[in-house]
Amino acid sequence: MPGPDTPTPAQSPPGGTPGGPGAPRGRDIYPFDEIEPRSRKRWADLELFRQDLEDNSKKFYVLNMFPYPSGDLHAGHGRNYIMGDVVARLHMMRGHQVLAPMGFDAFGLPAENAAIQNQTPPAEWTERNIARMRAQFDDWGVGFDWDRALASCRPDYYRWTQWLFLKLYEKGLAYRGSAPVNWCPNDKTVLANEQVLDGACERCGTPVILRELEQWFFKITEYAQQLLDDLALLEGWPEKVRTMQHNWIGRSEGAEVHWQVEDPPHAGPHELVTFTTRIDTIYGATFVVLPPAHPALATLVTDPALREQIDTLARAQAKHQAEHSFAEPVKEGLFTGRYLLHPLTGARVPLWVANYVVMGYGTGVVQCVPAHDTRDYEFAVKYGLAIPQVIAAPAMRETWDPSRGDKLNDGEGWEQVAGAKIYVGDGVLVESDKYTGMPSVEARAQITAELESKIAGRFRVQFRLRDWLVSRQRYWGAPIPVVYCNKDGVVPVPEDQLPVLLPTDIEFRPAGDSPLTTSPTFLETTCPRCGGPARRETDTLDTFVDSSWYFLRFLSAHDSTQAFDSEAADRWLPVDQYIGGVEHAILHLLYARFITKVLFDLGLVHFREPFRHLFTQGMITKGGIKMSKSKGNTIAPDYLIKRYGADTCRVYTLFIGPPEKDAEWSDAGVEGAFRFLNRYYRIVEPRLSLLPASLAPMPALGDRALALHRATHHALSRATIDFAEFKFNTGIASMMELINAISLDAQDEPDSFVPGSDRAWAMGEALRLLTIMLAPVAPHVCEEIWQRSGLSSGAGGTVFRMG
RNA sequence: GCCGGGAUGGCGAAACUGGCAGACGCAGCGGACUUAAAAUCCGCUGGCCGAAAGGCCGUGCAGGUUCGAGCCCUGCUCCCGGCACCA
Repeated sequence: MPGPDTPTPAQSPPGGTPGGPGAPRGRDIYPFDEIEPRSRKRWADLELFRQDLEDNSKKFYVLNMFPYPSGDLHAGHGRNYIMGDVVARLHMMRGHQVLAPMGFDAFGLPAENAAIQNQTPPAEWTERNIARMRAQFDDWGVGFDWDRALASCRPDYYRWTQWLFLKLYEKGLAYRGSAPVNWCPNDKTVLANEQVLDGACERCGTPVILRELEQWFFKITEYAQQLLDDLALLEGWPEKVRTMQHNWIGRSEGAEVHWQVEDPPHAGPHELVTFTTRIDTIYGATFVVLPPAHPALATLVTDPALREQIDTLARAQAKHQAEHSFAEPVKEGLFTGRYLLHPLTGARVPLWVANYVVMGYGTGVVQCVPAHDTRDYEFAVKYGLAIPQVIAAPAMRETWDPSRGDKLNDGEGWEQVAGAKIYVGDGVLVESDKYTGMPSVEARAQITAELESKIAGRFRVQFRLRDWLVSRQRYWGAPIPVVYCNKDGVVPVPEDQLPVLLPTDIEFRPAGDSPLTTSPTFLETTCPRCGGPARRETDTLDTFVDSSWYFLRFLSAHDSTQAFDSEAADRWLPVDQYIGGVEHAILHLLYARFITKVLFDLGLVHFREPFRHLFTQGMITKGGIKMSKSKGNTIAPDYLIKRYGADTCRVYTLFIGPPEKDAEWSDAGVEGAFRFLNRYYRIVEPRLSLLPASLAPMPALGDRALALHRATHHALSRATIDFAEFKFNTGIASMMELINAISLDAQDEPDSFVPGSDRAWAMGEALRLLTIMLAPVAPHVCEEIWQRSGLSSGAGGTVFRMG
């Protein structure tokens, strides 16, 4: 039993300063370099993170978004994984069956670029990085069930990604279509709209150009309504992410309107269909516009000179959209020479081509009401088109409301445009035949009904969401399992012939077509249907397809007979806690939700949403910008761990600020965390025997002992609540408060801590409970204390399974 | 432009959602220990006035509600994120 309190010098380990040459100089610091390997070995021996999936009665599936194996983890990554590890360990301590797997999102461009640069096969480069990153996770003390590790680039994984493609194809959810696509001239690849940031390639920053290609799409739009509706089920998601998805899906209600073409061309369309959310303004529609690239123009416009002008406009619009410059382009248009007939008034309405209409939303044809739409107004003014008012704004509020200051609230629904003020809000209809005097809301319903009865229109729901373009003209991805046969056309590769393996006889060049087209062994094949000669699809799948289902594969990581076991999936999913960066708030999460719903409809899973709770952590910045390899502002964990130990890195990373907010890295802050752990160790280490002693029944407590007892339980309850709510920063703060209280108490004279005394009991309790609450954050040192104090005799022999 | 979030000491931030503003940490200052320094331990640390006791002011700005407002309401300013000619 250690002497109660002779001022004990901090324990310097025998044999010199820990931490090696980089360690802080001349300090008495706790021997983390001896403790940490010891604790890690213990957990490895105990297989602390192994999960055999047998008992799901108290299952807890915690998942970190799997990383791209770029080569090195840095301190910025740590936030995600350390948080996940804390959550996993917390639930273990509560007696839950924790499933904490990890994998690698291993297809993608960097491996291919590295291959071009170093002439190393992408697989080799990738596997090397995976090995290195796995070791780094270990160094952080971040535990996973590595037995279930997967990498999306391995055939035993992408075989099932290909299987997933076939399932979608069978259901008619994967289709081939021609589309103008974003083309990055640098990476020589097609980019999804989502991968274009401000007109430039997300990855390399090169301005993208448009190109027409045959592409594979997933019909996510078929699930738009479900994806929107089920956001309501996601109570465990940040409001911000739900809002972003809501806006991305972008539902609006309106009407489509059929306009007869006056004197239609023989081969051309006899009517054009517009979509509008403001059918109440239809009496003010004085022209209709088409984008210059609209296919109907081919037959509607026959004059070669005009056609040429339209094509020029189309090219300019395409260029502008591709470059996506911030300035809105000047509105430009051309009269097609044709007229449409207004479905309600029969009036002749001119048909124009305009560069402010986008293909791909609604019908691509827009009826224009210049009096009540800023864009139409601008266009009408420029080209001298009529601007009749058909909506009367509600009377301005003229009451002088003192609580609103001295301003009149007259701005609602009014917009400033081209030097004029126009009303774009709802109001009362004027100059609208029998609807005159009717409020907008009612008029919308009635006019839609009339159009429906005349078969000249109908109610329509429109989404902003577009189908998911999954083709990539790259090598390092899952080959799309399809062949093209001269006789049978598009033929899916039968399931029992999967995987379609990536060939290795590939030449990696910085430019040119998809590398797969350069491999004759790959390209030439036989048709699975007729046995005749056929050609393989050379496109590979978007890596977002790989990551749209990986959370299922962890359950069946070694199963070579199926993608995942449905029964196990139903028992262990949804993921209870998903953790990752907010940059995936839209795409990855939307795609994973979509695929889950498809699998639900296929009867392969019986839950509708894959992730019950989601936490999106802020990034760690250095010098105000995101820590990243390319910016050269990373903090290497290896260095920090060597100097301060993994526990200090963990405490600091969690204490740095509210986890959902960005935080600036500070070396001084790391020192603070280190000081805290040193303090803990310095106080607890000489008093180890007090910890088990405090398991004895509570004696009558004097004032001092009672105060410490209360402080202990105050801290425990705060830390428990805060950790459950992901408020790790304040949870750690409460532990720091407790160590301050303990420290003051511990300075008292030796007599105060005679064994069996109330002070000794309270001190033992404080140190024991602090060790428990600190354990998920600083697991190594707490495990050490737990072992050395003899508390480990319980069920699991570790602080994380206290029995 | 539309949608969402935010603004609190020298700095990162707390404030259990209407009840002592600034917990905890960093930085700084003072003291103990030391030949000295480092480390450690103790104390101080929003601003102004005051020797002190104490007083006054203070949560982006202007108002309001309330016994009481960082928190609720109205109107602004600025910052961050998402979407963006979506009809």
